[in-house]
Amino acid sequence: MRARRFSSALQSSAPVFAALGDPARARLVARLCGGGQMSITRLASGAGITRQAVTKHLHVLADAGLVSGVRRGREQLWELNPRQLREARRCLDTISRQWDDALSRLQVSLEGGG
Amino acid sequence: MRARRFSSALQSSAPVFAALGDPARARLVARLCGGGQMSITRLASGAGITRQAVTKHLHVLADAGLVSGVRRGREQLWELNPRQLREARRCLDTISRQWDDALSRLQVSLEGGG
DNA sequence: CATGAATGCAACCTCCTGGTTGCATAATAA
DNA sequence: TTATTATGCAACCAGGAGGTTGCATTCATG
Repeated sequence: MRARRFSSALQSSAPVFAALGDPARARLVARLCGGGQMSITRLASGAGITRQAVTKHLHVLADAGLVSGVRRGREQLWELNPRQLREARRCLDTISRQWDDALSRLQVSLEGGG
Repeated sequence: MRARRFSSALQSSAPVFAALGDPARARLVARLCGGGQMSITRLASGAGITRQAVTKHLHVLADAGLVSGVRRGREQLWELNPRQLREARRCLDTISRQWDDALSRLQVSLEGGG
């Protein structure tokens, strides 16, 4: 079954999607989009949730490979890691293209055989 | 703050990401990638979960705009709806490109000013 | 009409997630 | 050293997500 291929691609990117699926985490990613590094306290300011909650979200994002943190002095700076982002994008691309191909094949088969 | 723009893009695609984040739903999407329509019972066969659980997942996917179902006789056929998929892909694309732009700007600023 | 198949709906359960508070620890500043 | 800042860690809690079972309903079929 060909679906297995796409299934495995989706499965591997599932943590990334799950990570981006939470609004609070999506907001964190958006704030990190500027290209700079930000400390936890700074990320928590104006987030509407406590610093500890932000820390948890950052760990989820890190587990998905979306962000990485570096310690500098007494603060930990977090930055975006776009590799997994691109991987997920490619995954969605593959799926929608596969859908298009299947539809056009279906079209051809209808025109030719029916 | 410029991050607002990307935040809203991410927020609007968040349901799509959340929907794809669950392995069971990702598997359903993968099975629907073939371009055809499938009934609930057929989707449930070999899924490892009950038909009712599959139904719930399909509703989540439908709420995210990823699938749509049509009634035919006594069975309901579900098919993929790639529009939201493309939207989400474009969203990830925007983010990673924004990241690249920010990094290159940072590079230029470092070369020019320091 | 009687039967079986495909689905919908509701109640229920368990577990994980997102969030909090409280306290401990490491690093800068005075 | 002492005070302050930034963070880590653990316990705890409410709510929702994912799953199940049971039953009702609708459609096809004889």
